[in-house]
Amino acid sequence: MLTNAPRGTKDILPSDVYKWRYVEEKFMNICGRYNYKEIRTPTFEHTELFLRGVGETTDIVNKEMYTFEDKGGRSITLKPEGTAPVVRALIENNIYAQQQPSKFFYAIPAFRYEKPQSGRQREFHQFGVEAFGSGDSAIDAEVIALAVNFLGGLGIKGLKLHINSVGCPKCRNRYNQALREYLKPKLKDLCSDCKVRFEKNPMRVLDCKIDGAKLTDAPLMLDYLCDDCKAHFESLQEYLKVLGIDYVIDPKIVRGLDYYTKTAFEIVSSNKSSQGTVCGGGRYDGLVAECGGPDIPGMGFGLGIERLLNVMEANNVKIPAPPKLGLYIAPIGEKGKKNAQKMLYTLRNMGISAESDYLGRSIKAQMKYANKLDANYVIVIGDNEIQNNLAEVKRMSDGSTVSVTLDESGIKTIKDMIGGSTDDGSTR
RNA sequence: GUGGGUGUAGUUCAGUUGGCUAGAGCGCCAGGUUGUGGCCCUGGAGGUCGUGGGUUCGAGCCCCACUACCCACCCCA
Repeated sequence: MLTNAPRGTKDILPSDVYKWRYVEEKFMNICGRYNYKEIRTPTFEHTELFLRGVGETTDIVNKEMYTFEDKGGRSITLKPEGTAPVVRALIENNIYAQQQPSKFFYAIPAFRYEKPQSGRQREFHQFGVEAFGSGDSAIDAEVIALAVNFLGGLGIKGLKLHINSVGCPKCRNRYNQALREYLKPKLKDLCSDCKVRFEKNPMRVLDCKIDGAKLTDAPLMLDYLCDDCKAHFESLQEYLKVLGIDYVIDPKIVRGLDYYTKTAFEIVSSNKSSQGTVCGGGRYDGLVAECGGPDIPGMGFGLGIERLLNVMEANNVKIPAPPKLGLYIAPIGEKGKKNAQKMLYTLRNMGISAESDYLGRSIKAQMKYANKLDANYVIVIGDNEIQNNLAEVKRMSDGSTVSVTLDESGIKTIKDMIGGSTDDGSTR
């Protein structure tokens, strides 16, 4: 226990962190281009926000929330998704009173008490985007385009965009009624899961792996859309066509959160059998009002970062390696060490990434070490060098060396040689 | 919540029908000329064989329980 991370959580080690940084940066860049602004919300919220915002009939609320009572007796929940907190922030800070639309993006950890498996953890991470204040289907297309664009820009192939419309409360009720009537006589032959689905969310019955196949003549939501929803769905498709974004209509997309209206979409990976959904989202026109705000519409998505990284791995997408170490300073003896420490400090201040010995290794061991560290250059500083005020800087790639003095001008030479310092102080 | 699989050095794995000090590759450390890496060679450290019971003269190998991880279902990112 002591030495195990809690079930369903994972350390992200230095050997992987650069991949996270890479996709985070890409995501932030593209959000900037689409004029979405970053928002950061708390890691935990009042439980009632999710009860209301996610929906009391959902699996998330019913069995997956990390809920606890804090010392003040408040019921607190680690956020299981990103939309409800943003909606809360929108309302609390009166952002809806400013010019619209309000467009946000975020990168968050999310928590769901589930049994972990491939592509599913208890703490996972997602990118998200939310656009409030416009019911225009062009915003739906923009949000979808952002996701498609982002994933495409990473060089991932084999992703498919699935879209659907789940209607509005009016037409969905009409549809659910029709569907229940259709299912009712068949109910006794359906699996036990479907009997539950019949009550909770009959649309899911159509997607059942056991029963779905024998229900081919079931009524479809798309045939029950009201005029408004129908027009919205059609114009969304027109926009997608204008943008040249391929899609398939998938009437089975239901989405697990109660708040979705009209547009629902998923981006799924074809090379992954389960947990292939990398990104899922849709429109939620009733949510802000449901949470106690004004009646304004919204549209957004969540994109699983772990799943994204998995898909990238499967696609052999190459991620630029982190910068190499600029210089390794190998001291010999006590005087050498003092000199080395001083040089380290100076060069680091000049923006060079540098490392030295702290284990008293032999010179040979230090060279091996420098090689392991993948250092671009090595300089040895011992009694000889100090006495002569002259040292060799060795380029590890080809073994060539350059003599430098150990004074200020020598340091300057080293700096210029290694050059190319970046903001984080390392070199490429 | 349901079902399946796995658990041997840091790591990837071997360990024959249960039988003598539990092995290998990689990694790590140290040597192979006195102060210079990558290749090669040599040596070394490192394992309560997931945990606890049981069967047996004897268990890493068999049985039970627990636990952890992996995978699938449900559902979702």
